[in-house]
Amino acid sequence: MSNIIPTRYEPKEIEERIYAEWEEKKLFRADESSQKSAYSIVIPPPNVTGVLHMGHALNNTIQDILVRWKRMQGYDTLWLPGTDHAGIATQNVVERALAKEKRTRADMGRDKFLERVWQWKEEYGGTIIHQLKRLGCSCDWTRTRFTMDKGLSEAVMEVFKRLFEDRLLYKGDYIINWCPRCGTALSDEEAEHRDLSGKLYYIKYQVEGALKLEIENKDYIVVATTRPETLLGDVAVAVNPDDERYSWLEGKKVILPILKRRLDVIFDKEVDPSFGTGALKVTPAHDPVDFALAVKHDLKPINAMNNDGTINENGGEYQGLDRFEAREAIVEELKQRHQFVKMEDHDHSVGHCYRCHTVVEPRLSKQWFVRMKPLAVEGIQVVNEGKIRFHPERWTKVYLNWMENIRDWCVSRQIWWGHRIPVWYCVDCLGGKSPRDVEVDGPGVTGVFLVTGEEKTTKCPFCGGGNTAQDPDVLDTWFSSWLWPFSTMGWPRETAELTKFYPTDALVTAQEIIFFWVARMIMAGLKFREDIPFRDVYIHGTVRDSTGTKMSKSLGNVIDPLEVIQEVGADALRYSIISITSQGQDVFLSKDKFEFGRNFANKLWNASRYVMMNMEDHVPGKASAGNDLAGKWIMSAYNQAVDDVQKSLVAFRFNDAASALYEFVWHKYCDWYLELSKLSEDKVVTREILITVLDGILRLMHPFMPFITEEIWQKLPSKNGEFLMTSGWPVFDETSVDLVATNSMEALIAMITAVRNIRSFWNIEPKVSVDVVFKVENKRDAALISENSVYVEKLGRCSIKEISEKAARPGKSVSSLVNRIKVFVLLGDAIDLEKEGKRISDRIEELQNYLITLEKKLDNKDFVSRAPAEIVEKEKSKKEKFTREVRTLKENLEAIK
RNA sequence: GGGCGCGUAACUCAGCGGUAUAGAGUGCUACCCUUACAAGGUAGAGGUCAUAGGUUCAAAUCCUAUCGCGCCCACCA
Repeated sequence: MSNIIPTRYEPKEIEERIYAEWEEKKLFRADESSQKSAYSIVIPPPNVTGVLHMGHALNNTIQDILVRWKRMQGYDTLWLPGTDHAGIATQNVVERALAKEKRTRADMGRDKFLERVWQWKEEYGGTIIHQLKRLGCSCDWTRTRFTMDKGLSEAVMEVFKRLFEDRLLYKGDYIINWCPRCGTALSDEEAEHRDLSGKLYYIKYQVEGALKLEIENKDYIVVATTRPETLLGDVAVAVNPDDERYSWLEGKKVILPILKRRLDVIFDKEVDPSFGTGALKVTPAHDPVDFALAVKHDLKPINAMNNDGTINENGGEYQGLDRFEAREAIVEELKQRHQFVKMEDHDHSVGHCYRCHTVVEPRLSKQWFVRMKPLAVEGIQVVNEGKIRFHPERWTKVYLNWMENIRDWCVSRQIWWGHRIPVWYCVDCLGGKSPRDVEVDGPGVTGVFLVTGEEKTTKCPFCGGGNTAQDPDVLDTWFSSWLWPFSTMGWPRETAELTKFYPTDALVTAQEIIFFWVARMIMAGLKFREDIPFRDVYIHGTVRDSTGTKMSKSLGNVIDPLEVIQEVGADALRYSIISITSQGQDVFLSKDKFEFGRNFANKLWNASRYVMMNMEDHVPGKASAGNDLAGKWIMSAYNQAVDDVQKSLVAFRFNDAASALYEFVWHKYCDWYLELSKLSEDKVVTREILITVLDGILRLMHPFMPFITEEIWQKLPSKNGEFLMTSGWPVFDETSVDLVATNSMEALIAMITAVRNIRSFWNIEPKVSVDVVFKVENKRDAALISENSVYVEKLGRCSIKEISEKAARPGKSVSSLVNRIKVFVLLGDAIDLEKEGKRISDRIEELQNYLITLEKKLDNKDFVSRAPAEIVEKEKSKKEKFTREVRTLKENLEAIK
């Protein structure tokens, strides 16, 4: 008993209902104890504060396609979902909420504040999960993870401990990127460099004791800087030793303007004589190059800034001013002192906080770092050996380049929301030194110890005292994300999940995240689990708006996927976005693009409706086309589609798979087979084929459009409570590929098209039937036409008057050549001889021009001897074909004269 | 300063392991509410594949250069 499919396709109702059914039947659940082969993917955990944007929609559609495809193939699939705690972003969100209540985290205290963040997480942190469900994602929600979960936190602690013990983790003074607004250090990756048009300021520094006449009548040196306010932290002036302009400064001191500090002049090859004046002010606490110089020349850095970007006590009267206000004020004072030379336009790239977009300040600070070079070695190796593959391949180079030049990773953050660094300090052992200032490199530093895992004692292991305090900082969010592929499966315990599902199979992500996440996961997997975390990395493009700008909420150019789903359905959204995304190319989106998927879903819906209407009380059996030409043809084409889709998916060519399906379903199955089926005489065979192919189409399309296919499939005859989602994936059946049937059917289609074409050209009204005559060259062609005359007559709206090898051209007719078959269409008085003459001569000219190039090609000895035989054959048969057509056209031209 | 990607029909894009008179969707034109579908059907118009060289029997496809556009990385103060 088949169910009736409603006339109208209502995606919203269907999608919500179907998803609930899947959930209820627990179809997403992966079974770690089953014997089936595993296929697993971990979700790139979205930020808990996030809402679903188009980038997520694309990313998760791709993953869902992979997972559904593999699940249908019989794999035990695990798609593990979750979110990350997004330390800075989440803290910012909650702080903003507090600000509305006129409160700050400082006056709440750490514990209360964290309580509040957890509260926020419970309330709003699930948004994106719900949205992913609405998209149709078949994740195993019972395994949803969060980077601050107990299990994952234990993994973080374990990793911290191992790195610490292996001396891959240290605390030291280095220049880091500091966000004055968030009040924390950032990693290099978290500082987004943007080109700004800034200024280059030229400033005079007096040379101590220099006589004016010494050289060029000068007693000063001019330095150039983009950040004049940093002069408050200057400790030297550096010039290149080979720069003769400055050799007179040997042994001299210069006087820092405003503060009047005495500065050394140092000579170092690092200084580029061609930049600015060739003299560099050295500010080790605020610039990485200067810091390196200071280390080399044994200079003590002077920090001139507070955490919030204001000038500190080292800045004299500028103390308390914001860095940019200080810049203005200092320039003003320099002008008054006649120490300001000039200001030039200067474009340079400036780091911005990736969370709040404030200009970051390079700043000397004591932070925790991970030594990356030792970890990168193996990460490079596995990619070079092809154990991990990037798709498209070009990203391999990007990855390797970053890995080969990797720098230490600053992992401490001066915020509260995150995994607190499990390092404790014994105030007594440190003898009054502030824990903040302690340098640590591995175990053994008196007064510094780790508290991880179960042991809860915070007594100092060195002196046994209890006057201890924990490091106030938390770890970078990525310090938990980089463990995601195994921490989510229970590591460090050897769980059944890990055994079965690790390494995972594919990682699907965006290019922006290669350094942040992909590379680090590879290193973490190899270091802690001693195995790669995944085998294939598929990098998809960035979703941009129609002007090519990256979609972002602050720009207001977002297309909200939920809105699109509301309007056209998740299936349509999925199909559209997959179709327009080719192999990692950026996607330029506009709303009208989604009509594509919507129309296709609608087409599928209606085609299915037609098929079901014809099933009546049909009991499905085994489809066999027997001698039915159309049946053999569509079965052959269907199997071709199975093959195409499979091959495309294997190659991560999702858009190719989508367009192969589109072409087959719409232009073969719907446009032709359904029309042919209406005329079929053997209803039993036809029904069988209709339903069999529809069943296959639904299976092939399920990963792309899960909802509509599931809905229709369940209404197919004999699907008693089964789910398409967990049924089988079509297998390419080579024996169904029938070239003879394909050629014959294509010839018939061409004949019908030819008749339609002529009708249209001569403005024959659709209602009027025309008479046609076929002149064939052999009995097989004659049989093909006569056996399928219904198709030709009905679809071409014509009546066949004659099929013969000797048919003569009827009077007042026009003709067309299809393969070797000549089709005459009798037009009677509709024909305009002059118009027809012109039509024919135009065509003759066109063909003759082409024939000339063809002949040239075939006359070319090199071509004939060097090109593959089949190509030459192809060209020859083309020549024959067109020569024949020209001959026919010429006869026609004669005939109408 | 390096690295990468893109310039194909009016628009948005496929095609780029060399061998179609270069494809799709949208838009456009004409006709059609033909009992699955007007979110549709039939037929059609529309392209010197950015430019210039080169390799080849053969180039949108490979190489080189140029011009546009976009992205990523980098300590030019």
